[in-house]
Amino acid sequence: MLVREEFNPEKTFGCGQTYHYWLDGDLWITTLDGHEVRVRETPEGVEISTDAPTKRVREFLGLDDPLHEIYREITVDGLMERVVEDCRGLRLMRDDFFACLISFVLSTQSTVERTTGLVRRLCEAYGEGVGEAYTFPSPETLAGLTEDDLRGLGVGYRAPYVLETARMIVDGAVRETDLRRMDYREAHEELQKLSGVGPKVADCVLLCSLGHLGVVALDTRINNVIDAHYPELRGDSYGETARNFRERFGAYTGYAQTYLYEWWG
DNA sequence: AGCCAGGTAAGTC
DNA sequence: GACTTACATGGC
Repeated sequence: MLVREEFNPEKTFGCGQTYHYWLDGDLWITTLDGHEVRVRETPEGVEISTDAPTKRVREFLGLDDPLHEIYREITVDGLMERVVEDCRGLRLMRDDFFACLISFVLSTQSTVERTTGLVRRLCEAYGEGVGEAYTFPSPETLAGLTEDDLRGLGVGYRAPYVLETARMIVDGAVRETDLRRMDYREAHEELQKLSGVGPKVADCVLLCSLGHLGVVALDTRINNVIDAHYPELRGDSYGETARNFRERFGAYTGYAQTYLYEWWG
């Protein structure tokens, strides 16, 4: 049993880092390696029930991240004090690589709410039922679909990107195992070989699945935060602004970014 | 009706 | 490289 200040499931699942979950009142349900994972918040605290190995679950939910040290590092000013207070207990997950990758390809020019619904329909249509949840469809399954299958779910113009990226993963054109041993710069480039993956989506995958906690993903909302509160960090390009942002917030820039994103919304 | 939403790809200079 | 435009869909 965890207290909310140590692990806040509403913020952790709802902040736009994962799209693969079902919410039923105070119960969040997802899957991990084919096991159902149930997270319930009660007045006494947060309960996690699953058959998945404890170690994997802790990694998945970011429960071993040193939250107090992270708060010391990212609280660089008065604004961040308020932001941390607002989001206390939000942890960065290590989401499934393929689920994370496809989810963020689907998230472009959309909203967190719409993307969550889209991923949910995708899982219910092409994943496997596990308890009350569904697994994210496998690369092989997605690669075997047609554009019309995907457009029928509301994927829109991203349909060919999803198919092409799924096929590249099946073919091994880009491999998760390779990405995991690359440094940030190399992995960021490698990910952009995939269809529908530019600098922002690549950063989201590095941050939300591959455990690069020092990364910032510059989307419209973070750019709004920068313009409103950190204009001195604005550079001439995506890469330059991201570097400035990382220099300001340090090794746990990803936490600062996610907290600012959640706070601003 | 028009604009915006966790951007990217393809075309142009 | 920097700049422009098209791209589905849904909510406001």
